[in-house]
Amino acid sequence: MAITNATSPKRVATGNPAHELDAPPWLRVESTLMATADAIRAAYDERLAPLGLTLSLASLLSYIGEFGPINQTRAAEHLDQGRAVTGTQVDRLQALGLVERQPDPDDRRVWMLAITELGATLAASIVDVDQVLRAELRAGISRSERQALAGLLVRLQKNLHRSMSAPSSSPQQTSPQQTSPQQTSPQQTSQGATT
Amino acid sequence: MAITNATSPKRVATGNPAHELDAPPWLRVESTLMATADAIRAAYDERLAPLGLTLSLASLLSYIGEFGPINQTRAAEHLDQGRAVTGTQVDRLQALGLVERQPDPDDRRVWMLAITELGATLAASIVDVDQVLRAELRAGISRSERQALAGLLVRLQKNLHRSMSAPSSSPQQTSPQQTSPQQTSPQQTSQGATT
DNA sequence: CCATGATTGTATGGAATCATACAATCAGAG
DNA sequence: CTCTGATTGTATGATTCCATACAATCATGG
Repeated sequence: MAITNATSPKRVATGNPAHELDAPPWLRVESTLMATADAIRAAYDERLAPLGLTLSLASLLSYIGEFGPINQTRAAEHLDQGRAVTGTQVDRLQALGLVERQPDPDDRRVWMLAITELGATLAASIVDVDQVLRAELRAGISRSERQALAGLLVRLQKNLHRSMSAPSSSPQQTSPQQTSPQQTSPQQTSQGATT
Repeated sequence: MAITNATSPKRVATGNPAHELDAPPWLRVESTLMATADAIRAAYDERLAPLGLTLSLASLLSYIGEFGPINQTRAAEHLDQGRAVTGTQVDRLQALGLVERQPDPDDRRVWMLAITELGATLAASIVDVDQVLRAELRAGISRSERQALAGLLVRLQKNLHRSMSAPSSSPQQTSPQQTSPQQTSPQQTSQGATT
């Protein structure tokens, strides 16, 4: 577990420095956050296993199902992954008969990804799994609390984004995000996919 | 990560829609959480790179440095990793001259891991990096907010823990805990990341 | 029409981690 | 002491992902 993170109960034991309690050598909230994220991912993977999917695959499938046929690059961007991995995942979904690769009449380089009927059925199951798990997850946590949590997370991300180095030459500097509140951000509709 | 959520950080490069930073909080908290965790890890890896370390290695090194000589199994448990991976990481730290493997006079199977002087020096740098990054991360976020965040995360983990580890046949649990529903939950998977 | 640059999907190698299997060793029961 | 069962560290294979390189293809300027 975390080095000294709060979450980990048993410290004390090996009798050691006291600055331990409030000055965990390492991360604190940050490590708890990462640990929680890992746990969530694991939980999703566990629940989705019966469907023969992992969180990644389920996410991709759901995305394809929700937003009509799209090309791999866009799907990759949306899932925040590389195109290569996405291509591999599509291979698998295709092998399972869950999605189809349709040629794009306007661009011979691209494959338009479309969900199949079987895929749609499975996607529905995914939504179920997602709702159930999310409900369990949120037990005892009010909506306002969740919103506060999300707000904090977003602020954390902004701070992070600000201190990360620019990825490449890309002219766009850390995106001056003042992005006004109302964005068009497509996706995120209701969906239920996995979180 | 999440199926349809937005929030994904590290987009940047290929200049594309900025729907990321303004991450609508009313979205899936879960995915925002996972995205944030990924971003944090990436930020640490980036800052630690100049030291020739990754967050995992830095965490292990710091742990060894803080808690006297310990064996690999205990270190692995603490970092919530497998013994195998930990062994490999120790190999690397040892190759870099940051830690030593000392034989345990009482048990010929184990190696006691101890930090070297060089390792201690580096560990100090790690602490610096950590403090700087954490400060940036927390900019604009009050202590009470962080505490609230941590509290929520812990509750999330508890909920997760409650619904995880099902009836899987293999009874092998990590250590003797008799899974009493009670709290006490020993090392719940917490942690993950490192540190 | 042709040349240069960008984009799409894929192949490849590398990194990190897990789960499993294993030899060496320890701990206890008899 | 001896046998059986744990435990430690390591080896191995499988997964998943990234980053890079590449061929095919588009887009644009002359």
